[in-house]
Amino acid sequence: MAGKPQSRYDELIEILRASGLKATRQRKAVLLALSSSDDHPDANELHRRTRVLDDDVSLTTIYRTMSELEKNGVVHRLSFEGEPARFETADAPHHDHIIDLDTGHVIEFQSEKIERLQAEIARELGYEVVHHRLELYCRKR
Amino acid sequence: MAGKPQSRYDELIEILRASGLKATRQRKAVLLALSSSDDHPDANELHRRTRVLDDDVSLTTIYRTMSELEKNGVVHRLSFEGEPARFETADAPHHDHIIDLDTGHVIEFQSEKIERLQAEIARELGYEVVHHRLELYCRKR
DNA sequence: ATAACTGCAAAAGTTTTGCTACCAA
DNA sequence: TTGGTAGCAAAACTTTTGCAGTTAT
Repeated sequence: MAGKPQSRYDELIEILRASGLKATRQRKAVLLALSSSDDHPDANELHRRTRVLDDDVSLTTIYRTMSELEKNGVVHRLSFEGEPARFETADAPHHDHIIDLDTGHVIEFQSEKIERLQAEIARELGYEVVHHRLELYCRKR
Repeated sequence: MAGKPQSRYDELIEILRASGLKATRQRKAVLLALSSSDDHPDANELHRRTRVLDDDVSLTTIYRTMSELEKNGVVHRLSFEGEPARFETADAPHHDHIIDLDTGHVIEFQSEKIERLQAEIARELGYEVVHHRLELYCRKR
């Protein structure tokens, strides 16, 4: 019987297993690299970071792992304007993004009020919101 | 002296001139095709529609024309999740989008309340909103 | 006349896929 | 043992670019 995960590493293995995936060396590395990131790397950047941990992981595996984990709700795929897709782990509570137009930095924020308004608007049009994207492209004041 | 535009066609020519672009046969066709669309075609679809009006317009010209007109605020480039970019004329008042997950249809809506909340949130974080994207991925209730 | 423009072909960039070998369970 | 998985190379797809010839003004 599997007890509580003993370490970060065991945790990753559990996440993979729970998603119905084999806990391969490569996937553990990718997932560790992503979950250690506090920003939103694209596939290439994630590949670079993963290689620091394990230098034998291909870009293909990055894409395939992200797709699998996205299917299982473990990661989110973000797609900002004109950029390649970026990824984040889904463990953080839901939030939206402010993109600083001058620096490219991404800031997370959360607004219960906006969420409620969105649901309300959708409902009026006969819809229910499955998920949403809100991005504010901003400049410092 | 150029008077008021006499027709839809003259209008298009004026728009192009006002953007500092030559009113070529191809651009007139692209712009006519786009402004006749009440949905949001991607480059390929716009190419198809343009060819109905003038069969000698290349995809390259579609892209180049969209980029030029976007620069001049005449068209907006929309980028939904995992799709190629779509385009719309900028003449309609600002609105956001509901994407029907089952049909792929895009519905436009507008909410002054949400706009205000966005500005407020950005301001609290020291930013001002230059533009934003709000997309609700929905299902019929 | 001439600077802007077009189409073509090729390139660039991201993401996916077919295949053979390999490995976790 | 064996079905899932990895890497590679190639393909698919969207978008951009260099270039040589054409056109709007």
